[in-house]
Amino acid sequence: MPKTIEKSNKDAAQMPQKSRRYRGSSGDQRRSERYEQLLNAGLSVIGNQGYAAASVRSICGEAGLTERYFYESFANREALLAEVYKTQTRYLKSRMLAAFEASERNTAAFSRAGLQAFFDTLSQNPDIARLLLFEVLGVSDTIDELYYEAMEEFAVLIRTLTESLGLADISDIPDQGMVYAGLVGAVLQIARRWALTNYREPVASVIESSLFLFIAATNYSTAKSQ
Amino acid sequence: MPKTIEKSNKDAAQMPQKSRRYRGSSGDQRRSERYEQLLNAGLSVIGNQGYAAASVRSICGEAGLTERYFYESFANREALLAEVYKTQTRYLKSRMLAAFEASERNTAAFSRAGLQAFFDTLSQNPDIARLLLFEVLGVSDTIDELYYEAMEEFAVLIRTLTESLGLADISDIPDQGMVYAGLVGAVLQIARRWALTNYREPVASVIESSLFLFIAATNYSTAKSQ
DNA sequence: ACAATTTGACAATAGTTCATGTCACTTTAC
DNA sequence: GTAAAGTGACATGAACTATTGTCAAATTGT
Repeated sequence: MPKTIEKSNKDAAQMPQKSRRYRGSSGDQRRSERYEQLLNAGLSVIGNQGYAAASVRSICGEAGLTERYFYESFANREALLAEVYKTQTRYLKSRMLAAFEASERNTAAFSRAGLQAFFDTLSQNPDIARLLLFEVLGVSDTIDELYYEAMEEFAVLIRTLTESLGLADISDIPDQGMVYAGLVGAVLQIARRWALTNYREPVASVIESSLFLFIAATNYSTAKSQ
Repeated sequence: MPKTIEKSNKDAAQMPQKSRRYRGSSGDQRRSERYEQLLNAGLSVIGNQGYAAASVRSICGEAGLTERYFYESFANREALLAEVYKTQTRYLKSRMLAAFEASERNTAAFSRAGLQAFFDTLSQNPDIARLLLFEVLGVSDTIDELYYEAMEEFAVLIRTLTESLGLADISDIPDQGMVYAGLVGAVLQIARRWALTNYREPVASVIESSLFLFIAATNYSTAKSQ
């Protein structure tokens, strides 16, 4: 009997075929490398030409991969957008957390450090800025939900840090989550304005303007409650 | 000589052909009616299914018009979006201005009236909300610029009203336009959060949260400068 | 060396959209 | 009543896109 039939004796058709090493790396390694390449290419295309222009073909072209490999990693464009978005919000958050940890433990320095990390990340990576600030909105319900969750996470982050620093709780306001969401929105809008004017203003200026709103909101509530 | 040749004697081919009355209205009337229908249909489709789904065909279907008439009024989808956006920001602004004029002349009532008009308009017209808050971002450079200009107009509106009410100028902040842009962004973000949770929270709650940030920012600066 | 796996370039199909064109039918002017 | 203007349903063609498929070349295990 030929070998091929011996294989079929093992129900090879449905077996998870063990992958072969290729160009030095295993099948899993190669697959995850392609995944990374697609993620990077996705960020690049979306961040430079917009999500509308991010076709499967253009992304694969940017990644240097064949279109077939796209569907190995993602069900469709939207799934890629979702992953790219999650990756970049995670990255942004990690940079901000690192800045917090490296900062002096006083209120102004602390807030400033976080804002500095935020605005630095955006101005150093305009593609990330375009993705996070513009391209993600209005794509689909799924992506809207992702956006909503990310905003909430940032709002909660701000809130817990603020409160852990002994700043005021603003318990006289009916929905405190709304207020923190508003502060996040203020910073985002300042970032959008900054991006739309090609980052002309110095970073210190956008930081101070954002900081002003933060301090004003927290100080006002303490002043009132005292 | 037949009449047709007499007409060509007048260079009829390039002349602006005088339109005939049809179904009771003149050519100009009919054309501007179709323009209105397309604007309304555009808002409806974009506001209910998103700009991505707003094809020329679907808009004309919604308007009850043939696709040819689309190009009579607009060069392309994007031109329609631009006009719809301008129309709705104009409408929103007019409602807010009317609310300001009808309000009592004290600070809290004044601000509250404007915010009330803003949030009422959005919750009463979810299609407008979706257009203004989500669909307009990241479409193209032209539309981005429109968005940027609209935000600036609202920021300037807030600023002039605030200052005319004798509230603080915040001249110690390097870029005051940024701060007002941030306040607009805060309100917008609160509106987005509200829309994304299907307007569950009472309108009074979102108004109070927004108002808090306004008052905090203006009061803090006065407190500091005094 | 040789068969199986992996890869990349590209074809193929089916679907969509824009923008323009065709044509029969209605309404109007005279 | 007749010719022209206006209208609406639909056709057309070019361009794109997503997704699957083909096939030869490169690479590997044995």
